[in-house]
Amino acid sequence: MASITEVARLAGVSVATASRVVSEADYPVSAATRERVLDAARALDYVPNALARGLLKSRIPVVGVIVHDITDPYFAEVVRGVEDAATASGYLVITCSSERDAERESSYVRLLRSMRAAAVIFAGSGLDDPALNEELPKHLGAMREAGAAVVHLSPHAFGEPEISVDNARGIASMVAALVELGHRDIAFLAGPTSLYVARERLAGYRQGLEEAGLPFDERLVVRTTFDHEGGAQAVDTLLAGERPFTAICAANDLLALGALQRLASLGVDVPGAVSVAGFDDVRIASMSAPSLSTVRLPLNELGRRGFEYALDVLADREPSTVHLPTEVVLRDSTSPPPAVPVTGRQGTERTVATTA
Amino acid sequence: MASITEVARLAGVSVATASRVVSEADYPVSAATRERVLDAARALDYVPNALARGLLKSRIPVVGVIVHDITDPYFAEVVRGVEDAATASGYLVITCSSERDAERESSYVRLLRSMRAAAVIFAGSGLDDPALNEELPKHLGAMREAGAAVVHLSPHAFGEPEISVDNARGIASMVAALVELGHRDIAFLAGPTSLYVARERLAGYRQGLEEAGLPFDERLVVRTTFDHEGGAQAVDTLLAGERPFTAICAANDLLALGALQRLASLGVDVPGAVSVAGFDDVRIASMSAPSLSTVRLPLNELGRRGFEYALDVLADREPSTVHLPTEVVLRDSTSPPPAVPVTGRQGTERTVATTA
DNA sequence: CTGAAAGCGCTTACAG
DNA sequence: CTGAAAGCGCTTACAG
Repeated sequence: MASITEVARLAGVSVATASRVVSEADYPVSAATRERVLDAARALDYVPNALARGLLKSRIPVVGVIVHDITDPYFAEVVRGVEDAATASGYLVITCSSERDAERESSYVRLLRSMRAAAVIFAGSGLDDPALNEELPKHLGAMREAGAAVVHLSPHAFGEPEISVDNARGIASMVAALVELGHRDIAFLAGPTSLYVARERLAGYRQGLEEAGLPFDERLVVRTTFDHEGGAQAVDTLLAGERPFTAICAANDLLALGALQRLASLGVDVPGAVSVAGFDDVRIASMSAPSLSTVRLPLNELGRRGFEYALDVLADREPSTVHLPTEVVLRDSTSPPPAVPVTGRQGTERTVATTA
Repeated sequence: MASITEVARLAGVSVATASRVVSEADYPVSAATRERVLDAARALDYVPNALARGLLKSRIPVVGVIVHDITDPYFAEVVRGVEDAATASGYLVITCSSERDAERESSYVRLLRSMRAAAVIFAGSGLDDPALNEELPKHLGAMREAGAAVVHLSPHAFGEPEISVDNARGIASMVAALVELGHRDIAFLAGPTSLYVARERLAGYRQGLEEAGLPFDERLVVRTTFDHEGGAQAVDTLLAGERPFTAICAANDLLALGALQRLASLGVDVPGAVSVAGFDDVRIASMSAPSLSTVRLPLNELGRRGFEYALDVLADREPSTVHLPTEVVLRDSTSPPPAVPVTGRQGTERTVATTA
């Protein structure tokens, strides 16, 4: 590939001049000279070496996004938001899937650091034990010191996220909406409570119950993973228990969708016998049958704002932390409760099926 | 951030020696010296500058994956496969979402080129008019010449993809499976036929019909987008038409899922009144109610193999093109056809609802 | 086994 | 308006 030296030679100017033209520097160059350089660059199919430029500036226009799992639609949509904003500013996005492994997360950040990435954005929340990893804060500290931006889009161990969503308030609103429909026995699929974000949502559930004057019953809470399978298993757990319930509120949409499917295969009518609600409003939430009632998080905007925050840091502007609103979206998976609630033990799968 | 110069100074050795130790070069260094350098590196929290190294090697351990849309689960799973393989080899993955825009795709490739990325992997298929863009082949040519790898995972204008899946055969197998169940009137949701991959799948549909001795009827083919919404609209189109059908075969899962939902909301029983089949077997295909019959593509493996192919090119090994198998997966959305097929015009929505 | 020096491709004071 | 030169942080022949 042609270098600036070759462009300069072909144009008959110094590399300094050639550089000033091709890098669109704000520096006077005569029109005739400029033309000759541009012609030479075109003729040689010149594309500047981003590494050389980055070495000089000790920064490269790349932003890394750390996600838990890229196939989780939550993260896919956040990444999409980051990409939308980043592309518009000429930045490239590196997506790093940590698989919720602290070791892996840390080694990604190290790689990003070694590459002098301009920013690293953590899309997912942290695990509850930050002591797990001593390397990560070291890398982040070094990056910050070098002027790179570090942004968190979800709760973590080091204080408030720069761009946040009120998880607790969101869940509490959904609980309120279910209570409004007439539900009193609301089960909660909590997700992995080792994750900060899951804990906030669990807190929101308690808060919602409290605000409605309803008692908290540990038997109605099922700790799960954050995926579809976890939701299906939680339904089994709830049905095997003795505590009746008329609604299931899940800590994310994937759990709710899993619950929906298991309920359907058991012949339990949704929302006739049980109402189901999710959280996040990922794209597929509106694609299920029945479509899923959920709490909408502005995921795309979350990503977009995260990048804009990073841009502020990079430009030495004073960035302001942002708090994004949530919104309850009622679709077809929720309705008033039935006269007789789905029960547990004495009314196991068979009975339930009859109920439907 | 500390540079190799500082590490060398602290260790009391030359930068050459320091470099040999920290870069794990295969070069003799006395154990004592090595120890001192390592200690110094640790003390200074030294992380090598990937840009400087990349400038020297004129290559950086980054592989770019060009997708049509990162929130499409098809691409998310392919990217995941690339990441799995790349991470294991110390490469970072840059995901670039072209939004099916040739301009945007080209500018991403230019960026990757400017960054001296080691490889670019095209996950999606090309648009049918390659002349649309003259820049892209130029960039790819330059990258290839510089020793970078270029890999295609889907059909495009420039010959056979390096890693491929038999789209036509896959669809034909699904048609065969539906015929086997007793269907004779099989509609096809074709996707955007400006995409090579969609055309291959349409060809597979024709081929499947031919092999079963069934006539091709243009009225049963609906050209659509490649998303959920397109599937829902296609159902409307088919029901508004006069041609009866007992099964819908879709060119991808998202279309089939959209069809499923629209059918459910119209009260049409699936699979009782209409069978529905998808293509790809993305994760959510098994999550719908009823779960979706589909053709499984090894998406993760597709990505993984794509990266391995790139690695072969980079290591100057002779890479071999790979052809991945497809597999029909019958779940709950397909069954033998009803005695009386769902019809079109004279049996519009109302009639259909009664049928269910 | 160790080190001095050149050079990867660029940008930017500095001098004219 | 133009150019010569230094330097970003590394690796690697080359010499010892």
